[in-house]
Amino acid sequence: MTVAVDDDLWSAVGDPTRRRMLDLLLTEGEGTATSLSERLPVTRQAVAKHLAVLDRVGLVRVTPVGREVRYRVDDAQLARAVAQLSEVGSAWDARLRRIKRMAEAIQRSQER
Amino acid sequence: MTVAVDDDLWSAVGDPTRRRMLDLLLTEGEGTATSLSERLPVTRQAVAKHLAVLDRVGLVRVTPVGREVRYRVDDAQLARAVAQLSEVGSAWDARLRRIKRMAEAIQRSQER
DNA sequence: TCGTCATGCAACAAGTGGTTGCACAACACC
DNA sequence: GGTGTTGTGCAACCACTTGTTGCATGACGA
Repeated sequence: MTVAVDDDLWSAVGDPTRRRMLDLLLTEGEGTATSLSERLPVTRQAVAKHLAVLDRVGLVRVTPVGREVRYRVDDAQLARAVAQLSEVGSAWDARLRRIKRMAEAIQRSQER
Repeated sequence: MTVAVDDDLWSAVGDPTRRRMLDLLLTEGEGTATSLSERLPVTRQAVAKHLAVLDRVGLVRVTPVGREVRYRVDDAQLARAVAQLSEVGSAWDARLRRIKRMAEAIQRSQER
């Protein structure tokens, strides 16, 4: 009954800095390590390492253009990640609901 | 437009071992570091550290009973975590949809 | 050609997730 | 009550991740 989750994909979006990077890439279309680091509180090198992680799990795609290296979000892979988030979320949600129903049933049976 | 997320809460459920621990605690009602470690591929001490993390962010509640220390999931806090997952998920989902719509619009305008 | 700018690589510090070993407190049983 | 067993807690240690700084290199523009 445990949800099957791709741990690499999940932990890739688990890092707050990487989530903000994905947000930036989504809203601006594309970006480089340098351009992203300008609007994040970390250095270009840290951003570059995060981009390598995102690249490894396929969440971004790389395009070298002259001397810069541009990154774009891979829609399909991010959609997979979103699907996993909602899968785990709804699994927990279902269990919480069941627990709540049981608690209410117990309460009702005690009220009589 | 960026989703406000409690990074501590998110990173607490970001760890695969902690997610499995939450699953176990939800299905079995409660557990101790020892009982959880028996059905996980890590040592009791590792489980104890994870329980400390979950306790710090309020995802579990602690009850000392004799010489053992029992943990239960805090429903309200897990519900908050679930809400955050679905919030981020749907924010990304919305952006992906908008990008898809724009791409389709461009395609249509080029077809004419 | 020469300066500038984006990237890549290496070394380092701090935090996290894991281990083992040991000490200690509580329970069970004689 | 004493003794063995069992659950926790603490400390040291290792590997990996996330961040830093410093430097080398390669491409672009004047």
